[in-house]
Amino acid sequence: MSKDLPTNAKSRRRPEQVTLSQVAQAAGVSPITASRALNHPDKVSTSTRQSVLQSVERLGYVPNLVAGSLASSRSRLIAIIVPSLINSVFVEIIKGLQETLEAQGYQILLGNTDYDLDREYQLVRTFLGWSCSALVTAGLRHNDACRTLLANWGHPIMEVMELGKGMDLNIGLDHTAAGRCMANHLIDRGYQRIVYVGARLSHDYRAGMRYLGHKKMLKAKGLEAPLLELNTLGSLQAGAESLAQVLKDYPATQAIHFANDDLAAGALLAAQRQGLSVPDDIAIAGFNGLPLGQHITPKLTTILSPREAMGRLAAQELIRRLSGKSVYRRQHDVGFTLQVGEST
Amino acid sequence: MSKDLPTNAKSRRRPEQVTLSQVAQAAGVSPITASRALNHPDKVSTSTRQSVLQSVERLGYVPNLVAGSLASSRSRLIAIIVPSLINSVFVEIIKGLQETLEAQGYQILLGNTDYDLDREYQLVRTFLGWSCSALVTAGLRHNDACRTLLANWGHPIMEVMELGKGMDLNIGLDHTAAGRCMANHLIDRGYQRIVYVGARLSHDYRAGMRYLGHKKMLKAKGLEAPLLELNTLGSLQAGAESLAQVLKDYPATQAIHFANDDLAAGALLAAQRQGLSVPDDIAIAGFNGLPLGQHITPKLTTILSPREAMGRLAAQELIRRLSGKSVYRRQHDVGFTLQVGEST
DNA sequence: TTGAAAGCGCTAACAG
DNA sequence: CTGTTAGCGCTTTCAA
Repeated sequence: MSKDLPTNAKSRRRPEQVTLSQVAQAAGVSPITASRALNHPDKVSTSTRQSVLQSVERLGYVPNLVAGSLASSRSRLIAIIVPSLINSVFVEIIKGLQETLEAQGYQILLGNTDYDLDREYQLVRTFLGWSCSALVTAGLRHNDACRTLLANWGHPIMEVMELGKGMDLNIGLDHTAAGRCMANHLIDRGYQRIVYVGARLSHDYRAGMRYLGHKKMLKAKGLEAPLLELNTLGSLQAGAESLAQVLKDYPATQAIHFANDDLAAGALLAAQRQGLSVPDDIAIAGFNGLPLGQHITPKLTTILSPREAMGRLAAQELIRRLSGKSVYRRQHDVGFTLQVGEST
Repeated sequence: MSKDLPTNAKSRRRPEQVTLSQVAQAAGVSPITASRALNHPDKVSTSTRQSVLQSVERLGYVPNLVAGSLASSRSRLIAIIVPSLINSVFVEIIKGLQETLEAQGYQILLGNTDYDLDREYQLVRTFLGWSCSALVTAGLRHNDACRTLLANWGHPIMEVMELGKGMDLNIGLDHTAAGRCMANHLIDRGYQRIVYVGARLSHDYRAGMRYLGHKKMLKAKGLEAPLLELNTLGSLQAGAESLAQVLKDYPATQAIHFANDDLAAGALLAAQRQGLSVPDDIAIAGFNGLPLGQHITPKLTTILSPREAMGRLAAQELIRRLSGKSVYRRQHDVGFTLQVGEST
């Protein structure tokens, strides 16, 4: 009886699972050689490699990545933590990441915090337990426990979405500047009574930062900067409802600066249904640059953010870091573009 | 020197990593008792449990899930494989799954096949290597290698989206019936010259199944069932462009049955821009029941599918199975609802 | 309720 | 280029 195929009573082996040792035995080599043939093909002779691969095929061997990760303390797992999957913005970032990472043989562990920093901490703990190769998280805000945990982690951490003092790598855009930019555009267009509408700004604090920029710009011009904060999540429906609210609370409003395109498009379509002319009766602006905004009439004025590109770039930087290259930038400003439509 | 803290030269331990043994030692118990205190709290005395938890806290212990999974061959990892992340339909299913699974302490390994069955096979192989507790995959089509691999896997497999002869568990709806239903509605409305427009039906074969139902219904009424297949993915833009194409290829068309709401909404908005009246000049119908359809004017006639609910139900059935309950149904028909708008 | 011993399947380290 | 040895950190099995 071979030592590779224990039969003693205490064995806990899954009976059906084909192991690397079996493959090695079938190929007439040692387990470590079989391991090399699969993971470092160049460190093994061609003939050895081929006979190992043949045995793999014949036996239907599926590598046990759990065992491999434990032994090597590397996992090719990348944790991605987002605050929401409803918001298409995060999905697009995931898409950009996923596309690039999967092509390089990394797998994605996905977590959703629902905008809860304690939940984020729990997810981070779990993901560290999986020996992830890197962690991607949306935003720069974390609780203390989370920061402590990550402080000495030793693997790349990528914080995406907004720009600032990150823990490690950081890719995003300046939301305050974006808010300022749109406010400036509205003022330029001649609007003076401008309301900002956002949804749950304590959660979606990046929308809050845009409001801050907006407010600063308006104050600088001697204008008031009223804010309507909705208690629901951003959606077409919420946008439609907010329009009525704004017109009730601030009847003289000339323009509404929405925190995102969903809200803005919802309001725009609602305005149309009510026979209001956009932008003559009310001007509407959004943020994100969703395709929808360019298909409705009038076209939505918005700020385009390169979300998928942000995900791709984040993935590229991570891969560069993970492959030991030291030539990388700690921070990337992906910028934004004011897209002037016909709604302002 | 304790045997739990080896100092010999061959040790491969990560110096900083706190292990369960260290926690156990600090708490004055054996490693296995510490393990039980964390994973089976009821199998340990209250005082032991508390002192272990205290040591965990004090030392900042983070369980190594890789080691735990190897030892127990259980991982609390659920693999989700979808063909696309652009299509919001899959994202909503992921959301439903994620919400339910994460609440039960499962983590999600996400894979994207890009509608490629060979890629799916690779992903499945990788995920099996992670000792996933279960696998969720979109659709019933897989290649032979994939089927072989999964045939004796021994863990729950959930195939979502369409209904049919699944490998294990199956949740979805009857797409052929949905296509028939919408065709029937259009005929009822008095339309006779109806074009079906889909995007890449060999990839999005569920849209192809809906076309089949559509065609059958039309043929049964003695009507032709012309098909326009687009080479791009479904999007507002593609929908807008397809409208012109249909009007060119089939000038007498009275109604267009689109494979999904993105295409339909794109066409509807394009029609408006061109001054075409919907449904008088051209009727438009979609599939999915996206919110957008209910916010444009005229409201889009569509078929509502319960996508998030499908994800949630799938997760619930999986959890039921994983917790050893035998009371579960192999197949769930989540149905669909014809939502008659003003666009037909 | 607790512990001792023995692995889970793989790879790092070192030697040849 | 290949093999030997010894773990990775945890949980199973069995015994007390």
